[in-house]
Amino acid sequence: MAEEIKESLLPESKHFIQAFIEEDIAPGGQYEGKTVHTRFPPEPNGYLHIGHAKAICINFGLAEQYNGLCNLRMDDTNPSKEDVEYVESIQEDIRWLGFDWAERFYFASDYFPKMYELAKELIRKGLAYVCDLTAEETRQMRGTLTEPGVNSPYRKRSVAENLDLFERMKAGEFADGARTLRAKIDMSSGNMNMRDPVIYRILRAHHHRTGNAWCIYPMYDFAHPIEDALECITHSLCSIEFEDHRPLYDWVVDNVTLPSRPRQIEFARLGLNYTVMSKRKLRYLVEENLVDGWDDPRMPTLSGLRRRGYTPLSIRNFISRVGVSKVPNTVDQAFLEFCLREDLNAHARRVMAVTRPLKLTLTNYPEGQSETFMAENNPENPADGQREISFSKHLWIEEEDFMEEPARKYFRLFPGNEVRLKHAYIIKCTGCVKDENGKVIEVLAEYDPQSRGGSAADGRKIKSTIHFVDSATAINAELRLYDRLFTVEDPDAADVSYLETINPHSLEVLNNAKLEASLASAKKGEAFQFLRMGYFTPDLEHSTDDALVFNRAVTLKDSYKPGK
RNA sequence: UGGGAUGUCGCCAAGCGGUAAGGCACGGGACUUUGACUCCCGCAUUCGUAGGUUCAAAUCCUGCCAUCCCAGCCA
Repeated sequence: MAEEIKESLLPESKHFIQAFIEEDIAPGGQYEGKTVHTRFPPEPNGYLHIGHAKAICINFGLAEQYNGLCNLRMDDTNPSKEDVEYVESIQEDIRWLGFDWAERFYFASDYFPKMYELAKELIRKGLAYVCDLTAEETRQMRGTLTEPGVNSPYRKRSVAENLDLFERMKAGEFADGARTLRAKIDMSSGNMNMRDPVIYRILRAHHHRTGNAWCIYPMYDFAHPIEDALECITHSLCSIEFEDHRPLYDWVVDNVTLPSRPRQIEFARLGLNYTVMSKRKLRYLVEENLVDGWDDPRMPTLSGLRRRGYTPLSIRNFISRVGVSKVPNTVDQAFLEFCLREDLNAHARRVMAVTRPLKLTLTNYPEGQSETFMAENNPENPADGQREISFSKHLWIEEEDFMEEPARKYFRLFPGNEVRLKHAYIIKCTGCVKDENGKVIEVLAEYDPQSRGGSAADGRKIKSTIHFVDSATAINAELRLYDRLFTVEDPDAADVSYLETINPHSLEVLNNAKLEASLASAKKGEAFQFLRMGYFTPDLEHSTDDALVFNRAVTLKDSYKPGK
């Protein structure tokens, strides 16, 4: 994958995972002479979000960096929460981000038969037993954080009985929840995960791949190390909350016959301020129809970010720059936005647009006349060529580009002031027309015929340049302006119920009337520049023909601050 | 005296015994046919804290403090 953007700015020092990997593949290391093999193992129970991008970039990125491989694996061991819709969206989003798992696409469910056999191996070794305790009893006997647990009365069952019972669990002889298979470890361990964890439960639910073939399903702690080992994963990279599962991970790997011995390494999850990353809460928004869907532009999902105009490169760069550590972190939205602007600035083709149109009439420009100008598509890259812009007496400009009574340090249009229409002419404002309510509905100006192209014949400096669109050729489009969806200080501190109380304006389209917005030379896939302040990037592919979606907060960087 | 982890600028983050990189944000200036971009300049005498070892510590040792994770038949 080519890193188009300033590679030199990317972190040059190695993070701790890289150090571990290099140690492992170095002479004398655990994986000396082996290929680094990682995996990204999402559970298909929701859409991927920006937080997953970190895990994706780390796993695929590290494999790539060390000439290794990275598998994509659906960790589908809990049929009650999973669905094919999610396995498809996950693949789409990872591809969009720019990563390729080639043919290495796996499902944990493919290993169910093998896992079942390995569970029996554990039983035969006297390391697992069938427990008849109810969920409630199990919890009570597990003890607390400060008190040890109590051994299950079923802990001493014979191997033969355990084998028989486990086989009958699989055969469907018992009701859901009636029995579990537990690993026999240590009920007094300080690590709760080691207090005879349940490794198989009885659960009658339709599995999106295996259908009703199974009524017992392995638990994460048992399944995951096996999945990794069967795929010969060398480095199982996961987030920090699994740190105290590592002893159990190792226990499984050590006590069951497996082809390899993966090493689990944990890193801190990505936190973004003002952003809800909890899958449960995102699902709530979708299910309660508070958003259009998982790909609503206000969602922090990859598909939402995509619709909002985020580019894969910007997200990859963001993840790369944020770094990898074990420190709990909350990264500024502004940093993500910066990464987008950086990419857009370098690669986006510019197009002019106005979102709140105000009529501009050039009183000294002949009625019926028109002309065209050539404009560079991207000042950062001449190779992007030029486009033609049309021009006539009647134009649209942005409402905020005119002030009858200019604020201090306002350089744009006001009576008596000169401004440049980008790529076209210098104009001088001569007045405005108001409606019966006193609202400005039209701005009047005279153009300087000597300034074709935008430069004054006498070389005088023009303080400001504004965008415009020719009303004769403008394309009308509905613009949907979204604000950020989550703007509470600490969204995760609040319960999901707070979502109903947030400002309705941030949930609704800010400008719900059909804006008479105009776009010139709009083409699919192009990024748009918005006024002079930044860019907006409607993702036409993902919107209806007449709807352009963008996020003002993300794509605009205000530089004119009234009163400043 | 449960177990595990983490504490370096507002936010990320280098640093691994030799005297605090970088990015974002922010402030100031230059430039500019996007008040964008770009470019300069500024922005931690200090590394949670208290001691100790050392010629020398953010880096080693000890104690303390703070925060996070773990008591799903979720992942």
